[in-house]
Amino acid sequence: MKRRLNLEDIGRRAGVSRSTVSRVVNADPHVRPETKKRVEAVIAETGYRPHAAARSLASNSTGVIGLVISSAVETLFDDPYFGRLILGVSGGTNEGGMTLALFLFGDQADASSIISRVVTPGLVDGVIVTATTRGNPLIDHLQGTDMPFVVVGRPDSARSTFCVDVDNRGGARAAALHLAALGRRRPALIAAPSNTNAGVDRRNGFLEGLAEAGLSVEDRVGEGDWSQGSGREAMALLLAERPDAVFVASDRMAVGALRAIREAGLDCPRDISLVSFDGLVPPDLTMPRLSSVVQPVTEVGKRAVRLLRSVIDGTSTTPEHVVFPTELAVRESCGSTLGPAAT
Amino acid sequence: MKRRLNLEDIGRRAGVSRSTVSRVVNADPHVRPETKKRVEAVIAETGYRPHAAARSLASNSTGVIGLVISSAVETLFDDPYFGRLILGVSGGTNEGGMTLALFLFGDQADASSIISRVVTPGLVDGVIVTATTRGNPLIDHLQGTDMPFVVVGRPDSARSTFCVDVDNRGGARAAALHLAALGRRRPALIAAPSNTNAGVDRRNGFLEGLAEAGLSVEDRVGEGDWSQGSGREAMALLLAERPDAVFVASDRMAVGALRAIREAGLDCPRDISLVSFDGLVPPDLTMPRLSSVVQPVTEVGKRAVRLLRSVIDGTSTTPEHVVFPTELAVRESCGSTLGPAAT
DNA sequence: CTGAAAGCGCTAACAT
DNA sequence: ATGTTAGCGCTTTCAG
Repeated sequence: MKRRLNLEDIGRRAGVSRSTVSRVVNADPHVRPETKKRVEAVIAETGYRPHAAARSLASNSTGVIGLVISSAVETLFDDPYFGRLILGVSGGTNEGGMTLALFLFGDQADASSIISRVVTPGLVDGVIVTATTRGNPLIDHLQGTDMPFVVVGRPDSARSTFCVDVDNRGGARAAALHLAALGRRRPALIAAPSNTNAGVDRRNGFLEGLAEAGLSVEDRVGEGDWSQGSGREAMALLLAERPDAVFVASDRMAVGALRAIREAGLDCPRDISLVSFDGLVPPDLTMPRLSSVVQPVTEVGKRAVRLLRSVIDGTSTTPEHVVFPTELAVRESCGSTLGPAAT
Repeated sequence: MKRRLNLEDIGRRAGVSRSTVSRVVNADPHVRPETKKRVEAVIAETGYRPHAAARSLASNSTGVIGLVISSAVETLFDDPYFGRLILGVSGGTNEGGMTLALFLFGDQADASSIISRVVTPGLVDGVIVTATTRGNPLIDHLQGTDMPFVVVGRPDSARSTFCVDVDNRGGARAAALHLAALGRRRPALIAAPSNTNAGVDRRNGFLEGLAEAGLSVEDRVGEGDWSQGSGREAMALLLAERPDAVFVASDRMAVGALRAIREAGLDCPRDISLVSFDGLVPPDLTMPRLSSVVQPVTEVGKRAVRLLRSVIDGTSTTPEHVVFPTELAVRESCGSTLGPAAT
């Protein structure tokens, strides 16, 4: 087992000191071009790569950022949201030459071990945490440490956190206005869990939009748990109220709602106009294609990485909230090919 | 900015040396119980956590394993496969108290930078590589290094690699036999890309099963690229051959095929009996529910981690191939509620 | 059972 | 522009 090459070895072979090699490795400009050439040649021919842990220890920076997702893990990827978020974050870390550590946890056993792992010094430079359900213990915990973090989604209390979110409220409001503009008069709502901020924001936004249009949901309100099955059940129940339109707070639940509508022998969009939220399922997945409020999840992920980096390097110091706009994509399920209602 | 606590500090407060603290942190049995108590108390009250990088450097082991997925990244999560794999691997690392580094790359720019990042010493203890397309350059590269790795899927040449795969061939064969047993006589095939080993294995298995049943696909063969759209197009084309059954090499493509069948005014399963491969989409996603050959992706991921750990610690030394069985789940799309045909 | 001491490979002052 | 030196915080012989 031959020993791994280190800076000293490279230096010896190139006839320079360890520091000089370090400088060329780190692209320090204070190296004479020819020296640099020589060192680079040795590095190339030996296939030398600096040792990440040693570097982290000495520089106090690991170049890895953590992404923490707490959710019912088994069903995590049934919803396209998290995959997209991971994609965005991965894109963000790649473009910064950083590496991504993914922490997924569901059950409590995982939770406590991951929480402590996440704050281990010398492991990650900072973390991105998803604010799925309200009262996320990890966020509280993080506030007490000096680990830089940004939250994706709206944290419970806006104070003292960096976060990037989408305009859930505005998007849901636009959905309401669109449905109203279509002439629907008995709108229903299948909300997302009210223990999530995205859930309450979307609900409030929808009700707000309805009110502006002089409409109301009355008893036509259901709530799902993000799953397709829950959307189906909620819709099946709602059918008794004979709604002529429904806003479903996620694509995934909307797929279930669509199924319930068809199983009841009704037609979407003719009998019920449907608008969902997310814009993440491929349109061709469903018949009819879903009209939905699309949120730029991948951008959110990328942006979260940038924000986190600025927090880490001290560029950003005062809590900053970035909010991405959402946009209604009108397809088939709402029964209109018109653009969204003017706001 | 107060300095971070280290072993020395804890030792001082507990009246022992740095080494002793290290021993209790690492659960070394050679510590007198009361000493241990005392040290643990100090650790608890100070909230001390060992520095990961320092530990990695000294012990030459990072406790992180890498998962490398090369694929058209944008569409990565459209297929449920990768999400499930990540879930499995994450479960595996969690249960070992390790952390997961995720390397996703699509374009070439990412590729070369990630390839070199992956083999950086002191970053990960080993990596799991997905063998998506044949001739994966990363695998070749890894062979030349001393970085432990295991591949998920069947590598091009079985020689000298550890891998975990599923019985693609056997599963596809079972699908063929089932379709034949149902009395279908004009089977068609929508294959997965022939530049992937899973693709060729499934194709061969299906043809093999057909042959055993005295059937053949003749010209009824299409090939998709794993995407739903490609499944739809392939099916649309195949319809001209009037097949009465079709085996689609992935769930995702099957959803597209279903759409094409419906758009042609035909009924599945009445006119065309369909069996797909994967078993990953929630049954209720489609109407009819997909009958498909299910592969235990999550288990595969978990197992890959265990296998990798054993190669890292030297327990496994001779190339080992673990193959998980696949199983036909009969639902609605094949038009039968019978069990799979006897083999 | 515990302590002392020697690194692990690198970065970052500081000198020259 | 380059070399010297002192750590970063931990593990790990080796003594005792």
